[in-house]
This record gives sequence, C-alpha cells and structure tokens, in this order.
Amino acid sequence: MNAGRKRAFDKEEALTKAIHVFWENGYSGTSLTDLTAALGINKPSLYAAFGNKEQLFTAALDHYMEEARTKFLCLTDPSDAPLKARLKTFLYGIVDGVTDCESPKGCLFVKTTCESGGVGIPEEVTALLRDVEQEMETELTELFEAELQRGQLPEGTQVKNIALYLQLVMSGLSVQAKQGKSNEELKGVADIALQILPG
Amino acid sequence: MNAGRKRAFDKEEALTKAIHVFWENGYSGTSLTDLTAALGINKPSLYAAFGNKEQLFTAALDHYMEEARTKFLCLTDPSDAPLKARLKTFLYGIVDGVTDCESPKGCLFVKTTCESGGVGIPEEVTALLRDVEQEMETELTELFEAELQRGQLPEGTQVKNIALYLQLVMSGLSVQAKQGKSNEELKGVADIALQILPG
DNA sequence: TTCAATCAGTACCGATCGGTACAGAATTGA
DNA sequence: TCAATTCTGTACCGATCGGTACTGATTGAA
Repeated sequence: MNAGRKRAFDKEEALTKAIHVFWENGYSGTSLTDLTAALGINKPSLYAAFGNKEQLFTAALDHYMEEARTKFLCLTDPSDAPLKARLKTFLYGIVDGVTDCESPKGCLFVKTTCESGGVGIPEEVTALLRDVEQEMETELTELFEAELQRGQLPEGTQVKNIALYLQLVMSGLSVQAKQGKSNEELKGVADIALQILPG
Repeated sequence: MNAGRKRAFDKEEALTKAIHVFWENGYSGTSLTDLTAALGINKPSLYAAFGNKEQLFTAALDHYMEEARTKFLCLTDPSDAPLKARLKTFLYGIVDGVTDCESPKGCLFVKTTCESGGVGIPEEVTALLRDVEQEMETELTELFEAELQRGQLPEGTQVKNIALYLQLVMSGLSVQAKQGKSNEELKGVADIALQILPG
C-alpha cells in the first residue's frame, strides 16, 4: 500500500453512477456538475480519478459494454439447444435489459451511436463505438457461419446479412424501449423478428 | 404587404439548414453559435424569426417529419401490388434516406428519440416525439389491419406486433446507417427483415 | 514524531452557453 | 418627406461550461 490519504469513495461504484448519468443524458447533455452531484464527489477528485470528461465517458462506455458482453453468452451456452431457441433467450434478455426499471431505458451503446458524429463528440469515442460494433459483427458472423455448417440455418443463408439483421433488431428494441414500449410488447416484437428463422 | 424592413434571408431555407445542424449534432450538442454560423444570420434575427432554441428545434423536427411522411405513401399507392412488394419499396426508400450523402446519416427522429429523457431536453420535444410515434403506430396498424382483411397477411396475424416490428426495422436501419453501413448492405438487411412475410 | 505523498474541498480561471438591449438601416403607408 | 415599423449587427448580460491552483486534512513509511 502506498503512502498518502485514502480515496473516500469507491472508484468502481463511482464509475457505475457515471454510467447511469451518461446513459440518461448522453455525452453532450451531461455536465460535470451533473456528474459530481450524482457521484457525490468534487471536481478535483473526479479529475484525479478519471482524467477528464472524455476519458470518464470512454471508461464508462467500456465498462458498460463489458457487462453487456455477458448477455451474448446464451447465444452459445446450451449448445445443444436449437439456434432459434437460443436467439429467443438472447433477445428476451436484451428486452429485459432495455426495459429495466433500475436503469435508463434503452441501450447506452445505441444512444451514443446515434449521438456520434456531432461536433462535440470526441474522436476517441467514435473509435470505441466502431471497434465495439466491429467486434459484435464478426462474433455474430462467426456464430452464424458455424450454425450454418451445423445445419441450424437453411443452406445458402447469407450469414453476414443475418448477423447485421440481429444487430438491427437489438438496436430497434433499444429505440422502442426509449419510446416507452413495455417489456411484453417488445418480447412480442422479438417473436416476430425471429420468424425469419425456420422452426 | 406590411411596413418595415424586409427579412434578408429565406425563412424556409434557414429552417432547412437548421434541420441539418440539429441532425448532425443533436439538440444538446448544437449551440446557437453553430446555428447562426450555418444559417448565416445573427442571433437577434434567429430569435425574431423562430423564437428560441427549443422552438426552433421543434419547428425543425416538425418540418423534418412532414417531409418524412411522404415516404409512407408507397405503402398504399399501387394498391394492387402485393403487400410485400410495397413494403420492400418502402424500406428501400428508408434505406436511401438514412444513407443519403447530402444529409447526415440516420434519421433525425430516431436520433432525437435516443437523446430524449435527459435533463436538457425540453418536455415539448418529448411530447412531439410521442405524438409522432403514436401517429405512425396507428397508421401502420390500420394499414396492416386492412391488409389482413384483404388476405395479404396470414390469418391470425397480430397486426399491432407487425406494425411495431416495421417501426423496429426502420429504427434499426437508422442506427446501422450511423454505424457506417452502406446502402447496399442495408438493403440486404431489409430483405432479410421482410422474410417474416410470405411470398 | 516527522515527512513525503495523496486525497478532499473551496474558490477560481477563461471560454462559451442561451438570450437580449440598443442603435442604425431599410421599407411601407400617409 | 416623414413617421411608424421591422429588420440587421454590435455589444453585452448573467449563468454555466470544462478544467485547475491551492490550502488543509489524512495517510503510510521512516
């Protein structure tokens, strides 16, 4: 343990609170006053712990995506289950996430994607979004490629389009959650979306 | 013609430019300096013509949706065409819109929906978003209800879920356009999305 | 017990925010 | 020609923006 006064707040806990603030207000819509008020700390403490607003945001988005990645596990976990059943479990999990009452509606990644491109959005944020999306796309493409060879998809299926389609459904669910759609409504929509698959 | 000095700029043209600024940067991310720079006018002129930032934004979003409404015409226009063909034309039009090189990527309505809820977003904006979404939903539901009775949809189809699904696809296309997906990629995804319909 | 290190909190920085007062230029009707 | 009216442009308002200098409190090591 190094010398010096100990930090009076839990850094991980503060990051979680920061995630919620950005999730609610977006990057441009969040001020340092919003953050320090929610985290219960002063600005110098925030800067010492996280750098600046941009670095705090990228750390928050990174941490958020780290947790979001766990939702993808059910795509492969009961590997003997039919693909359609696994996708249903996955999409229902997404619905539960974007309609969770403990968090802002929708998905921080989708929200930030829509906010990106503007003058006030740092390039580092845009790069992080691109990397995350690329990672999701390749992961899903590889999954569907494997499923195609296992006979879980019709022959001749264009796996890349299916992967993009699944991402589209996820994004769409997030937007509709922001529009106030209920958990049950969105699960009904997810059922429709899965009709593209046989079974 | 009333007395007084004439306005040195075209109000409609200025509103179009304002739409593009908000479309690029969002509501919170757009400053009055951004607006006056893009419109080529001074702040007092902007305030005299449009009220304030909030009123200018609602006017911009309203005008944007007015134009967007024309895209819905092809859903009913060649009423003898199969529903699936009309939906394909419609979705391809959406793809062309969200990937248009002359405009920011994506859809202003989806972007604003994702931005809504934060502290800096006026209640009037949220209300406008809600009204627009509600109008789209009822319009689509009525369309699919009619198509169901005309035999263009399988018996027992839950038309409300289909309407929500179509909105989901539209939103998803917008998000993916922001992610840099090309016109051709998105049309491929739209084709997949239409596979839920027979034919 | 002393010292260097690290934190918290106040108070402040220049820049920018949304919005406006005011003076001068242009236009119309009388 | 002249007054009433409506615009443009400058210059400014208080508030807030992201970010920091500085003082004092707290800690571990010597």
